[in-house]
Amino acid sequence: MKPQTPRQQLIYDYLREQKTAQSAYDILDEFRTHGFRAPSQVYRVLNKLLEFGLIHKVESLNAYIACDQEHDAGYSIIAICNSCGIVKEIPTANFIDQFKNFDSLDGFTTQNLAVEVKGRCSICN
Amino acid sequence: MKPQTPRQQLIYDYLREQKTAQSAYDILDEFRTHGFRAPSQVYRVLNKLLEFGLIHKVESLNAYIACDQEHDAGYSIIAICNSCGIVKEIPTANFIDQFKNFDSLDGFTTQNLAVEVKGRCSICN
DNA sequence: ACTGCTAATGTTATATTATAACGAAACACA
DNA sequence: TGTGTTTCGTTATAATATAACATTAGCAGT
Repeated sequence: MKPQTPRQQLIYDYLREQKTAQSAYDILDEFRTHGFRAPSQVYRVLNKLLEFGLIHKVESLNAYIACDQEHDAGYSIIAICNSCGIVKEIPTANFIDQFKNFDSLDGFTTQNLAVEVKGRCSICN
Repeated sequence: MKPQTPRQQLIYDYLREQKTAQSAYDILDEFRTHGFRAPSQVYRVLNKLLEFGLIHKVESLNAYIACDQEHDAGYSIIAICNSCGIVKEIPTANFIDQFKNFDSLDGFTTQNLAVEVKGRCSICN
């Protein structure tokens, strides 16, 4: 699914350019000059993009990044550098499949998986 | 590390009894009768318990659970039932080791790992 | 016991993130 | 054109979290 409106395109393109995750209010400030005046306008767009699987929410940062990888909406593995803040999505289609069959889940049916790794990126190391 | 003060003990014991994750404000309401009057009092205790590795923050719920398992602070794999809200920690010491050596991490040094799985638990299934 | 230090606690205020509610505008189409 | 539906703008407010600073408690050294 692609962005469906100019505003979705605008925010999606913006997130794709960023190296770090952006909060809804960061985005609001960035686009005040483009007719965004209230948080709900931003959240509406973000929620659509999340639904389409075009972006991810980084839960531990309350911030958003563009999705890098091909996979189902709602599945993500994200590495966050504690030093420079860079956020990178990790390509792991097979990891997810593996996880779904994980023994210890013990009858639990996975609908959604978020893995957030924090540490130091290869540059900051 | 064990709880170090009566209040840490109080909140830790409380979280251990719960089947679902509790927000800081849930805890505040629960313990208003025990001298907790402001959010910062709760957050101070929660942050200590997090530091000790006695509890986890469920990032996708902004809520907290007692830690079930033996492992380093800051590592958790948590399954959340979308239907009944039950939260369960999954025992996976070896999973974490495995993850640290994960190829695709590509030079990234893991300091902290949070896996949050959502779906349906074995009872709700 | 008194002094001075440190750590823990209380309190107020405020920052940050997110949603509710509702009317107006835009659009789809019979 | 009239009618229903969805989107959008706007205001208000809820929910989560931290800052800042005063106060108190505990304790080491004298």
